[in-house]
Amino acid sequence: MVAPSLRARVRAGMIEEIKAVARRHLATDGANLSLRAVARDMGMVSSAIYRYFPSRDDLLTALILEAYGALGDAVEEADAGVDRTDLRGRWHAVCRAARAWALAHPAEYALIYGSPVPGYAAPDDTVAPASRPPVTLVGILRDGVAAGLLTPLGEDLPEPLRSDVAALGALIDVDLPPALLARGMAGWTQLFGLISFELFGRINRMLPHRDEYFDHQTGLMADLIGLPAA
Amino acid sequence: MVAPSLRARVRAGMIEEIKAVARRHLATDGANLSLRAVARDMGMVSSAIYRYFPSRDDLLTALILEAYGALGDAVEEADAGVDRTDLRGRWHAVCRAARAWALAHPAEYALIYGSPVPGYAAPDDTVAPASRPPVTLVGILRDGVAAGLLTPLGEDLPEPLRSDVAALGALIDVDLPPALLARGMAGWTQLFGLISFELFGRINRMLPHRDEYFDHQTGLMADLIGLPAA
DNA sequence: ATTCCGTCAAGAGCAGTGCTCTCGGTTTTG
DNA sequence: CAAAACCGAGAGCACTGCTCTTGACGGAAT
Repeated sequence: MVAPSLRARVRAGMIEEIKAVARRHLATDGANLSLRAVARDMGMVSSAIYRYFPSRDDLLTALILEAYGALGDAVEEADAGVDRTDLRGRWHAVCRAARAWALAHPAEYALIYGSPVPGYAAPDDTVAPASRPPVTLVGILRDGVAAGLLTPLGEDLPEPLRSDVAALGALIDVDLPPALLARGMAGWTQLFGLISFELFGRINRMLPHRDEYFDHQTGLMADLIGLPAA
Repeated sequence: MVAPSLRARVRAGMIEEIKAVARRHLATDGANLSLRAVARDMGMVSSAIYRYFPSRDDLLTALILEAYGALGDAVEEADAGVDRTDLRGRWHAVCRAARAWALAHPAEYALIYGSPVPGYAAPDDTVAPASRPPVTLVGILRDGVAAGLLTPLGEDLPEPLRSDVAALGALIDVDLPPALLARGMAGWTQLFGLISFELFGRINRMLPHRDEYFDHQTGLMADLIGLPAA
């Protein structure tokens, strides 16, 4: 491990500073990030930014990757903080952590889970970090079945669907009955919908006690999955 | 009813044509709609558009209202096409209609359910048409309870939440047990999440049989609500 | 120690955007 | 028929992402 040259170090610092300023602009001005504005804030000229990011989309990609990482960290940390056998507690902890992160970083959440930017195509590097929250969720089910705390119902899936869900389970390396995995994915879908509605929607402006509503809704999905109370 | 003047009629036609061209641009270029581009497509100069729409946001608002209306029509028409007592059939019909409309008009769906444009604030005119799909969904529950086909469980909601949900029910004029209404809203949230994942997400690219997956997931929510089969 | 090459910030410039204003010409209205 | 309203075109402003060129600086090899 040779020490990086001074040039490389100031360059890395520059990249970090650009990302930080861009993140700040993202929080205030939303997704239409202006390279020139970022450059102005750093006392630079717009063209200088291109020494560090070849295009605006590349800057956005860097921010997207960071956002995925931050959300994944928050979710996994919340899961790790609960007793492994408390399946329902883990479920609620993960859901609350995802919601809390989204409410704290609405612009970054919109960046990764909102409608995609038209011209922008997400590179393949994003699919792995993007799957961390759902993988954490179904991990709770996997642990529950392995520990005998969660007995999947005897239901099974009709055939075209069963293979698809089974293949998806094999992809993320969780060995669950497809029917149970499908219920877990329903919970993940519901969690995404809940957070998005709270952030983007104007529907539930009528629900002042959002924490209680959120917990109840995620609890419903825990019921659907069959998670036992602690 | 006096006949509108010729000028008023060509003006109305002009507005419609602008919206049509804008919708076409929306389908190809996404949400970043260019006034100048639609003006070019109409053989006009960009400033002429401002005779019909005071700003770009007003054009977007018009398109948003149209999209809400089209989705609401599709959903309500699908619901009306099923025997009133077939609760589960109506549920599936409404869900499928919403998904079909979204798949047929992805850009317009993104416009109304995607992440909001930063500077843009949706006017209050949008909340009524926006609530038509969820109102249709909980209308199925209302009809079911009224007809004695759907017997709500004995569950009740804890107090801060019960009042909120009850108030929401009063707002949309459906008299349902709050616990059941909450389950209906869970179904609506899930439906939105399902469609958004299919449209925006890159997660379930692994599920080739999307129709079957969609029906199964919405069926799970019908189970959660307690909708009986026909 | 000097040359040399890669890196850097800056500036000019291009094509595009939303939007405002003014200028003539047309149509409707009083 | 005249006045008022409306309409399209054009110029212009401030802004955007991005490219290209220029000149200065620094580390490294000769």
